[in-house]
Amino acid sequence: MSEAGLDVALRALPHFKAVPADLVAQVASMSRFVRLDVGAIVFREGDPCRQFYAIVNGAVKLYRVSADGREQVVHNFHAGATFAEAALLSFGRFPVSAMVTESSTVLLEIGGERFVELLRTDARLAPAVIGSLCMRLAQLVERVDELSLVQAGARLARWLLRQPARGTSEPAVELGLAKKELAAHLAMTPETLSRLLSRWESEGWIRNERTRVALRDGPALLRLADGESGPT
Amino acid sequence: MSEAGLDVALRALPHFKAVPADLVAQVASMSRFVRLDVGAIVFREGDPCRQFYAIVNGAVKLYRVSADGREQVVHNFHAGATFAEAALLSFGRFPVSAMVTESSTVLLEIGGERFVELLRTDARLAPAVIGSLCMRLAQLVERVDELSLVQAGARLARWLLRQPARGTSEPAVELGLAKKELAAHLAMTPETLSRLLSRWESEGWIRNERTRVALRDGPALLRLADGESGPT
DNA sequence: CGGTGCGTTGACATTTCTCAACTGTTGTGG
DNA sequence: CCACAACAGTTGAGAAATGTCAACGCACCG
Repeated sequence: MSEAGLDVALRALPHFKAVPADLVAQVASMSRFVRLDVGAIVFREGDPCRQFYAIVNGAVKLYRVSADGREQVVHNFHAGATFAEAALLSFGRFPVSAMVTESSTVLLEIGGERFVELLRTDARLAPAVIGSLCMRLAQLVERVDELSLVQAGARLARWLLRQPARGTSEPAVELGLAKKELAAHLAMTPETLSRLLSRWESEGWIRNERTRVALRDGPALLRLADGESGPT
Repeated sequence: MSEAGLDVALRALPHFKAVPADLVAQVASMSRFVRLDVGAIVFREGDPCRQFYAIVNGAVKLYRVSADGREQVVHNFHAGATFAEAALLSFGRFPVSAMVTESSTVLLEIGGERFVELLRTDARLAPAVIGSLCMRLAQLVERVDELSLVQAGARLARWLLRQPARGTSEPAVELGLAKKELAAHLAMTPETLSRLLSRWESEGWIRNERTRVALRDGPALLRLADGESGPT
């Protein structure tokens, strides 16, 4: 029963869709479910890494804590994503910490040594791993590109435009994280984020709600996003 | 003769060190040398991707051009690095443009379709690809972490401390790129970079030369990197 | 030897941060 | 169900950092 569940969970991951059934079964045999609540630490920066993870349900953030105690979020992951493969496959230690950010989050913990062994012997597993790494790479390139914009407004506009938006007449972006965290993600203070949203709302570009932002004037946001880009 | 040269060049790449000789030979048979000068475009954002590259000698920058024509450098690569694997393996198009930044740069162009085919059939090739992707991932995480620092001085100090430094009594960092480009890399203007270096030099933290920066007071730089407020 | 562009410096404008007070929401325990 | 604590979010005022514009010196390259 548990085995079957693992199988199903693995198949639900985008990068395991194309992996043959017998391989999925083998990976399932080296995996187990982990249920965690908000605030639970999955692993800490510097810990030795003997497994990697997939998110069945919920969300996890990867972050670092600097010398003076402030926390910088490197990445937010949601259902379907895998993480810490790179730590397992190349570094042996986690380069960041991971914390659960949604209640009743369910992870899939995939055993390391046997997975590495399987990867070394069966070429059919590599595409799944490579695909997931490439996806992560692309996201990080976007992030770098975004953070390189000097003006805070440009970073915010660009982030908003990149999010999946619901509704055609007035597309709205579900923030999915606290504004405080969004501010950190965009390398600005909560105050400036709040002020930007207020100003844009009074200009009629957006509508600012608690957990979502309605985009009322796409062209205006586009202008903000690249009208004021970085140097060189 | 050309074949032998390709073999040697491939072996010189960090991630191909552990690949068996017969595999290297196969990869060599689908590769060719390309010599380019400063300013040459290797490929453009959006172009279809049918090969990836390794740098035998020289340097290449990956960059994007925003709507208003300004250019943002995403990554700088030097000898030994490979790039565009992700574009080849997962996306089919280049997500960024690439330009040569050193004279008489020599690239290795590795044919795409046959390489993908080889990757699919021979499990011994995957570690080289995965290793290189993981390395890139780690670099980008560092970059995100760095760019997330709000203060320009903190970004600079952190970058300096992360560079390989020569000399024990007075470690010195070879910049390896124009200060203008470094400023862009750190998401600040050339003027602020210049002012920061001048101020730190007058404080005695560093010595500022044309192409290198000597680190005279590591602890002070560490304090700056952790977000302490600037001097005086 | 003159041009071209990088690097520096100065004066000034602007953005953004900091600090502080206040509001609203959420969740908890009585 | 209400009071209250805790915390996210907002707003204001002032300070600091950083960008902009402009001028100049200096190196490198033809």
